[in-house]
Order: sequence, then structure tokens, then C-alpha cells
Amino acid sequence: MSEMEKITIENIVASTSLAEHLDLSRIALALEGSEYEPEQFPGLIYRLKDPKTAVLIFRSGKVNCTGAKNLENVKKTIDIIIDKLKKAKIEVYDNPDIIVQNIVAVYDLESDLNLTDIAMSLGLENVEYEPEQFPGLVYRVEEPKVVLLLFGSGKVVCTGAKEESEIEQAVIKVKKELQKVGLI
Amino acid sequence: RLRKWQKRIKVSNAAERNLSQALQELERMASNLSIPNDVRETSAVIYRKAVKQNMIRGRSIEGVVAGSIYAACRITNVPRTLDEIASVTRVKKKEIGRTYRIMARYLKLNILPSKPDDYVNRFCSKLRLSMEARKRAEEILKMAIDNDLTSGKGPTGVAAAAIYIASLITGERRTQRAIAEVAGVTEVTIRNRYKELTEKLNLTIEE
DNA sequence: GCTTTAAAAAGTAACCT
DNA sequence: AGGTTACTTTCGAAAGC
Repeated sequence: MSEMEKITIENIVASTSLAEHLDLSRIALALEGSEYEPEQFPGLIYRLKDPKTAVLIFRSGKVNCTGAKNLENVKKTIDIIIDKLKKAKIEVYDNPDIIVQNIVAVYDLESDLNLTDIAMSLGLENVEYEPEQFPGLVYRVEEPKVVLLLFGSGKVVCTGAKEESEIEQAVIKVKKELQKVGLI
Repeated sequence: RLRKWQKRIKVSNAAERNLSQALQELERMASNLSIPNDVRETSAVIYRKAVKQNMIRGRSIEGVVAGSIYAACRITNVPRTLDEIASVTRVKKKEIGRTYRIMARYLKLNILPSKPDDYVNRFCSKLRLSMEARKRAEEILKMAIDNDLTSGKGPTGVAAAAIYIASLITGERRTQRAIAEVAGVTEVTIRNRYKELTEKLNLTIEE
């Protein structure tokens, strides 16, 4: 069952709430290097170097964290933000619930793929393969509900999952489907 | 009652107006692209299907018309590139591609991925190459496809490289620059595909 | 629908030396 | 000719246009 070991998580998107309301202009001054241009985007953008993540802070108190490769770094990022805001005398919650919204991961089928054949056997209605527009084949899996991008090299990108187990399920699923039709 | 009738008439007028406007746009784009009548008719059929499925919502008529033409060319196995379609509209290539993909799924057009050999005749005509060269290019592409050297690669780039090789073999050499221009790819892409085809298929060009 | 963030895959494009 | 950067695709949350 350890396909898990061959799955590399590349990015985690998570959200949480730090307060009922936040004064982004004040935070912009408190967080050095942050970007806040409400005309362009309602959220304040702040990038951390360690862990290498990016945070979007909204006036509703909602916060998004992107770029982390594991849950610890998501937590670490949020804790750093909480710490910096507290030091700037801005009141925020202490241990907010963090919700993982999306996980992007890569897996390797270790076998070259004929994407045209795969498109036809998986069914043209379930798959999108337009090499003129993008080299990957887009496969929308219903259960678990994720999207897989299959490449000629055998590399697979999985996105849309909220739990690591969904990535493993999806990867095992395509692998079996491709084996069944002899395309792997 | 009367209000209801007025509304229906208005709606149907608007729908008819939009349809005739769309078909005029379709004719304009198709003639600029020298697209044959049967393909224009296929485009119109697809456009009407899109309208029936309310696919125009949130999209421009021009974008859907462009997507219909692109789809019709693909279905009839004489694909035009997105760049070619985009050259006769104000709609961006990215938007035409997006609209086409949504139409293909939603209208269940079940269009097969385009293959490099679908472009050979059109590109060779523009390059005024002989039938012999076309035949050679198609032979090379069959080998490329049989050896699965095309997954993920742009069909036009692979076709361009095969045509370049064929032109060398038959002694009607066309420059990479000339081929790149008709195929809508860069010379770098032709070189990369050329290298891969000659190496992996053990093709020898000299005579 | 768009705007912004991060990240991978592989191909192609653009620009610079 | 190379090399670097950048853009194509997928996903999700956020607030507002």
C-alpha cells in the first residue's frame, strides 16, 4: 500500500480565520515587504522565506496559506503570522482551525505513456488531450474527486485533493485502469 | 397576454438577430481562412448546437464562432492552428482554445486529438512541395507515431520537422525559416523535433 | 467570469549573449 | 547555437468587481 512513499507533495493550500475583522493597512505597515493594493486585489500578500510560503490576508480576518509542502509548515507559517501580528499589537486568535483546501502532488508511473491511446481508451468524454495547447492529458477522476495530469514521461500531477489518501487512491486507480487496457 | 407575446417576439428577434450576426461572422472568418463550404456548414451546425445548449452565456459570440470553426476543422481532419483562427478575430488564442475545449466536452463532440499528418497536405501546399515530398513526410510521421515519438509534442512542430526532412530527401529543400512560418512554430522547435526524429528513427538524409 | 498566491509536469516561445 | 525566463494546463480558498 506504500504508493504513498512515491508521492511527492509539492504544494498545500490551506485557509483559516485569525479574527472577525482586520485592518489591512495597519498590517501592511507591521509586515515588512508585504504587498497591499486593494485596487488590484482585496487581499494583503505576504511572503515568508522560511518556510517558503505565501500568505493572503483579508479584511474579514480570513487567511490563506500557499506553497507549503507539508502540514507542519502550514502550521508554522500561520504561527509566524500570528506572532508577528501580536507583536504589532494586533489582536488575533490563538489556535485557529486550519483547513486544507487543496494538495498538489507528483507521482511517477515509471513508464512512458502513449497519450493518444490513453485518451481513446479512457473515453474522449472523460479526458482532455490537446497537445497543441498543453502537453499533458487532463483526466478528471470522479471518485476521489481530483484531477490528474498525465504526461508522456509517465509523470502524473494530482491536484484538487484535500487529503493525502485521496491522492493515493487516485493514483492507484489510474494505474489499474491503464494496466487493464495494457497501456502501461 | 399581450406583454407575454411582446416578450416572446423580442426574445425571438434578439435570438434571430444574434444568430444571423454569428453566421455572418462565421462566413467572414471562414473566407479569410479559405475554409471550404462543407466545413463551414459543419461549423454552423456546431454553433447552433452551442446556442441550443445556452453556451453563449458569459462568452462572446465571436469566441464561440471561432471555437466552432476550430472544432469543425478538427472534425473534418483538416485542422487549422489556434494561431490561424486567432489571426482572423479579436478573440485571443487562449480564449478560443478554452472555448473549444468547453464545447468539445459539453456538446460531446468526441474529437480525436489532432495528429501531425493532418497538417502535411496544407503545409506542403503552402510550401509548394511535390507529392513525393508529401508522401515522404507522411512515411516519416507514420514511423514517428508507431514509435510513439509524438506524445505531448505539438502536432504542428512534429509535422514541420517531418516536412523539413522530406524536403531534404527529395532535394526540394525548404529552409527551416520558411517551414516555421507556414507551420506557425519557431525554428528552434523544428530543430528539436528534427534532432529527435533523425536520431530515434535512424534517418539518414544525405544522398 | 476576473483579479492574486504557490507548485509540479513538458512543450514551446521570446529574448539575450 | 545555447541559456534563461516565462507562459500554457489543473486546483482551491479569500473579497470584490
